[in-house]
Amino acid sequence: MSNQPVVKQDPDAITPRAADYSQWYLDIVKKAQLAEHTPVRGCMCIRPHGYAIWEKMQRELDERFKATGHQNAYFPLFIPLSLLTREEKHASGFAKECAVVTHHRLKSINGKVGVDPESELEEPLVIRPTSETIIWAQFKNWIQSYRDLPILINQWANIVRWEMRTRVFLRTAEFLWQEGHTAHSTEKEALEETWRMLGVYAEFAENVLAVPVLRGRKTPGERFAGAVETLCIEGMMQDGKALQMGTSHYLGQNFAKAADVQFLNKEGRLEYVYASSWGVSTRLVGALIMAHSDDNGLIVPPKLAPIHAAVVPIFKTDAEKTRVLEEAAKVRDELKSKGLSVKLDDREGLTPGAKYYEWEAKGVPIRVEVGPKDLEKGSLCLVRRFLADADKLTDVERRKKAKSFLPRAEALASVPKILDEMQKQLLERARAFRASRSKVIDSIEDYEAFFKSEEPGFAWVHWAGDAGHEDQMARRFETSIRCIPLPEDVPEQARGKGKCILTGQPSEQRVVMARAY
RNA sequence: CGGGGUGUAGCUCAAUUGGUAGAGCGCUCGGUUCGGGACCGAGAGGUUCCCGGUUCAAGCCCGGGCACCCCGACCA
Repeated sequence: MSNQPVVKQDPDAITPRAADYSQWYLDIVKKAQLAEHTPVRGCMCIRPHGYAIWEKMQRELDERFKATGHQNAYFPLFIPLSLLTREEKHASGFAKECAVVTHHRLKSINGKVGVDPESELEEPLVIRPTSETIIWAQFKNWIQSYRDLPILINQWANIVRWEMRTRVFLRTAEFLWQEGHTAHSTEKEALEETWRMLGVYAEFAENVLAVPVLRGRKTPGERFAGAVETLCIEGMMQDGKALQMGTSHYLGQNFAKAADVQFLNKEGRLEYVYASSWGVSTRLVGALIMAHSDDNGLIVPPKLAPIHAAVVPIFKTDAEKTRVLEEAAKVRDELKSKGLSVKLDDREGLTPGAKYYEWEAKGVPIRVEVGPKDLEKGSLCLVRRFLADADKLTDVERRKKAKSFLPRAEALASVPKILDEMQKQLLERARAFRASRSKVIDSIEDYEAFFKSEEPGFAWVHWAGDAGHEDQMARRFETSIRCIPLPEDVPEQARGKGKCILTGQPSEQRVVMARAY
C-alpha cells in the first residue's frame, strides 16, 4: 500500500527486527501469495496457497477430533437476536462486534438499486460471532435423558466479528474456524473434555505447526463471554509477542440454562446440561507465518506443506530440454510414489533463478534441481528451505549450505528423511527461541527493562492482583497476563511461591505476561 | 468513535504556477537466454475514488461524500 511505511530491506538480515515486524509479516503474506485485501472492510481473500495450508490444518485437526469421538455437523449462519441475547454475559461480551441483518430485499428506486425499506425483518438476525446460542437452541431438541449424553459436535464454519481494527489472518472481520460444542451430564466430564481438547490443540500446535505452546487458564477478565473457565494455548512469535492460538472453554450450565436444556439423570431428577466449547481459526496460518518465516519468505513445516517438493528443470538447448524434462517428470513420479506432493515447475519463459525465489517465498520445504550435469552424472541437486543453523548464516552461506548434489537414488531416498528432520528442527528452533526470550522476573524495574529492551518476550512473574491491577500493567507496559500456565509447562526456574510483582502480596505461582496480538 | 495520512495503469509511484496524464515493475507478442530474480525490440493497458462548485481550462483549487492505511480506544 502506498501509505504504509517504507521498510529498508537489509539483504543480510536473517531474522527480522522487531520494529519492522508488522511490515515484514505483510511482505511474507504477499510474497508467499497467501492472502490479500478485499473491497470488504476488514475481510481478506485467502488465495489458493494460503487455503491449501488451511486445508492441511483442517485435515490434521479433523483426524484428532474424530479420534476423540467427535462428529461434524453444521448450524445456521444467522442467529435471531433474541436467541443471542438469552445468555446475558455472552451477549454483552459480543455486543460491540456484531454484524446485523435487518432487511431481506432490494428495490430499484429512481434507477438505483437499494435496500427496500419495506422489507425490514420483524426480528434482526445477527451473523454468528460464535455459535453457542444457536447450537444450544438445537441441542434442546436432542437431549432428554442422560442416555442422550454426551453430545460431541464440531462445526467448520465462517464467523463474523466486527473488530475495529483488523489484520490479515490474525484478526479479520470474517474468518474461518472450527468450533467444538459438547454437552455432558456431569461437571467432571465437561471439565475433562475442556482439558482434553486443550491437549489436542497443544499437541497439534507442536507436532504439526511446529510451534511450542504454553497451556494454561485465562484470568477472569480474559475469559470467553459466558464461560466459567477459559483455557488457552499461547505461542511466541519471532518478535517476542504472544499469540493466543486456541481456546477451550468450560461453560458450566450457563448456556443450558439460557436455552433451557435439561435432562433426566440416572436418579430420575431433571438437571441442566454441562457444556464445553473450543475453537481454533485461520489465525493459525498467521501463527505459522510469524513463527517460522525468514526474510526470504514463508517456511512451511512439512506436515502442513501443500507441496513437499518443487522440481525445477534446467536446460539450454532444445535437446537438453527434452531430456531434462523427461528426467524431471520421472523424478516427480518417483517422489509421488513415496506419498509426497510434488510440483514439476515446467513453466516456460522463467529462468530457474526466478523459480527458486518463488518456491522459497512460498515455503516449499525441498527443491529438486534437474539439469544437464545431473543427467551426465546420474545425480540430483536437493535444496532445503530450512537449515537448523540458518540464523547464524548469511544469505549466501545459507544458500550454499542448503544445496547438496547427491547420486540420484540416494537423493530420492533422502527426501522423506529430510522432511522429517525439518519438521523436528523447526520445532526445536522455535523452542530454543522461546527459551531465549523467556525470563523469570521479580521486580517492576526489571520488568520494565525487559519490555523496553530489543528482545522482549515472556515474563514469568508472581501475581496476586485483580482485574484493576491487570489494567494498570496493561496501561504502563502494554502487556497482559497471557495465561496461568499448567504446572507441567512451568520451567524449573519459574516454580515455587513468591510475592506479586505489583502488589507484593503472597503468590502461589507465576503467570506469563507478554505483549500480545 | 478520536487523532493523522492517502486515493492517478494490474502493482509501486511521478506529473513545475491550474495548461496535451507519465515512468518503473508486471502483462502480451517476437527473438536471444536459462545451475540464484535474464536481455533486446514491439505492443496492450486510464471515468486521475464519487458528487457538486470555481475557472477559458481542474489529477491539482473549494465544498460534501465514500474507501483504505497508520496511531489510540476496542478485541472469547
